[in-house]
Amino acid sequence: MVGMRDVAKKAGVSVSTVSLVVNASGYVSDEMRSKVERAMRELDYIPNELARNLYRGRTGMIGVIVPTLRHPFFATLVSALQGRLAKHELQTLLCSTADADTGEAEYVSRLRRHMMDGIIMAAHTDHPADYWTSIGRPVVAFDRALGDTIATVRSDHEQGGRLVAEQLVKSGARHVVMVGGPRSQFDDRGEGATTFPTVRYFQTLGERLDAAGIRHEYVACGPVTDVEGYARAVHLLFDRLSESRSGGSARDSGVGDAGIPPVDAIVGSDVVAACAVKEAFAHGLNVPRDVQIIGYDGTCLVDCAGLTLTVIKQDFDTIAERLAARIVDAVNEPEGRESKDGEDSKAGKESNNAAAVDIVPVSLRTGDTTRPVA
Amino acid sequence: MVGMRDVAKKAGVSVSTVSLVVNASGYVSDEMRSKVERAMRELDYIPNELARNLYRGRTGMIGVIVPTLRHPFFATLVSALQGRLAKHELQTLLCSTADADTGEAEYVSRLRRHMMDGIIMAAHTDHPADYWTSIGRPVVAFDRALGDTIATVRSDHEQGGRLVAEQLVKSGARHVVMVGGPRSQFDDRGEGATTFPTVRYFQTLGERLDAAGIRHEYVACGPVTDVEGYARAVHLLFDRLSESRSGGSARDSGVGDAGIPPVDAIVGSDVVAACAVKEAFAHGLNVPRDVQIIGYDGTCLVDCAGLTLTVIKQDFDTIAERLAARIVDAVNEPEGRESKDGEDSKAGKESNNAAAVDIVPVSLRTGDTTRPVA
DNA sequence: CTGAAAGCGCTTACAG
DNA sequence: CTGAAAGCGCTTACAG
Repeated sequence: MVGMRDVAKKAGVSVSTVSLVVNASGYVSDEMRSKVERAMRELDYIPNELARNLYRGRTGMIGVIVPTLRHPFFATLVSALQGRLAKHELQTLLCSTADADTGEAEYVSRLRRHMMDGIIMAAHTDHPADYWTSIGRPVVAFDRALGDTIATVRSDHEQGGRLVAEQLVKSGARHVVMVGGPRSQFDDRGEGATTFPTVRYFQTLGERLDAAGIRHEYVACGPVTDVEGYARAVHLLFDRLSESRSGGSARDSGVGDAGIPPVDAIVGSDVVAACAVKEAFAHGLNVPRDVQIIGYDGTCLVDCAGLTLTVIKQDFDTIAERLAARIVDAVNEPEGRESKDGEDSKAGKESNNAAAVDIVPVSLRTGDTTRPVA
Repeated sequence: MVGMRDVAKKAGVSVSTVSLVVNASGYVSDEMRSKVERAMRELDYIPNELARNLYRGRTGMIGVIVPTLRHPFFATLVSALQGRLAKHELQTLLCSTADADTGEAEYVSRLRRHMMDGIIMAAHTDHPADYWTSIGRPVVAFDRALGDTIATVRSDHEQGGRLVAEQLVKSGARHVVMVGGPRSQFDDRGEGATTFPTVRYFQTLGERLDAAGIRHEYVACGPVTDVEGYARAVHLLFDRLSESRSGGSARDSGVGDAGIPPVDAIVGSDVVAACAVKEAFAHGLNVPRDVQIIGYDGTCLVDCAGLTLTVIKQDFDTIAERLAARIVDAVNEPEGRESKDGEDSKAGKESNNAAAVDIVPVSLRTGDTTRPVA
């Protein structure tokens, strides 16, 4: 392997000079420069980034922790992130907690060992907030609270809930089923700082529907990593629905068993919505007349489902932009206060470092799975 | 930052000894070991991987070049790859040529500068084979030929073509439309070593349909990166089809204008198939009675489309396994023959290094978009 | 079994 | 403007 030393020798200069030329830094006479450049060319010299990394204490890589790329939501997110990070000269290190059976702890360990410069955390974690805050290296959270020194970027899920509620109310929905992850997600741990993002959506939506007197219920699926599990869950749901419909005699009266109006709206992620369209067709239901369907995320499934989906779109580009900006901040920060001065730093901690929360607006994109509203 | 030196000082030993303990290599007396371990614990010592990287000349990262993660095919592929690479202690560096506007040359440059140990190339490239073979660092190709020193792993697309042809013939198809990428993909450059994988599929399928006397045509879309472009193309296709259907009087006679049987089968990627299901519904066509639809890949879209898709499944796990094995081989290879001895190495090149081509079987998964066959 | 030394390939003060 | 030196933090022969 040809190194700087070889170039220096060939050009008859010192390695320092070669370094200056390679980095276009400092002052080098034109004569020296051209001598060095020629030598580099002749030897086909390529700088070894490993050495720079060691010196600078940087790798230029950001780990992006997601459950799995198999879910279109995370694929879209990572795609946007990679583009944004690249603008900051940062590479994207894919850190999946489900695709490889590697827990986030492994990735955090790598962060500690300087195999990456920072982590963007977009997967569920069972670790408590102080695990994350005590890492002492750059971490930024997507869509979850990881402790009050760690910046968060998230979509405005409350707004999402309001937008969907508005659509459902105005279109005359009477019985809504929300399909989401395991019910345990709603568990309020300590200060209500659940790490599950979608919960805010369902909660807001539920409140609004209550206010409008619209019946609603929640159906729990498996974890987000199990895409096929969603398909199965939605399948079962429709089997149940169609039983209750046919059981109650009066389909067109709009009232099923025991005076309960039949389910006429399904909301959930894009995956849920896409599966719901399929199942509705399979059960001979007309979408949106018999049942409205509203997805959440705005992934490629919007166009690939049986009907163009009405969805809440998360603004992936803006989210990625903010996440990238935050991690760049964190990486460049002096990040002192970890070393010996543990005692006195604790004092100012609370007051000092209440990390920012960026909330990115969402939008409703109307497709063919909802009825028009006035 | 606490380094080995600090640990050594605290433990009253040399850095060499600390190193031996950290790496569990060589012989260290129990006494020394425990002294060192205690010091490490008390100082919360964490080894810095950057230094190791420099010494070893390795980063433990493999760049995976794909066009975009937004296409479910590549998301699935990368997901599988990440899992496999992790088993070899390798991290996955996401290298997208479309999501960031970074050409593959940039990633190759990074490979040269030792920012990664190897590259798995799964995106289209305009660079000729000798560009790739002259890199002199580990590269493995997915689904394309990159020159005869570079190992390739690909699905058996010819088998895919045969399986689909069989399905279509047996189910009585009469007029098949294949929807794929730009027609330029079929250009035969030099030795027929096109870098576009799907071409083999369409070609084999076309030949078989010809042999069976089944009419077929090819509709070209934009590049694979433009997922929405596929949706538009399929939309236009159906508009055209339904015109010709309604134009020709005799829909049920099965013969349209000018005695041409109406299109009764659409084949393409999963994305194409999913869109086709949607459009078929929108145009009042019954799937699979009026038109059969067959996808290719076997991504999550199989379950998310309007009907469960009949598809050719690529075996992502096996593909990932082979790719990982090949890149590990390439990274560990002595990889001599690049340096000064250019002249005499050329002699034995052809005979020596005809790199392997792993061909992974595909399978037909029958869904609800095709008619049953005997 | 342990330590002093050289070195991975580059960068940056610091003298000249 | 250029060069000799020290150093990034670790690893591995090589003497003891």
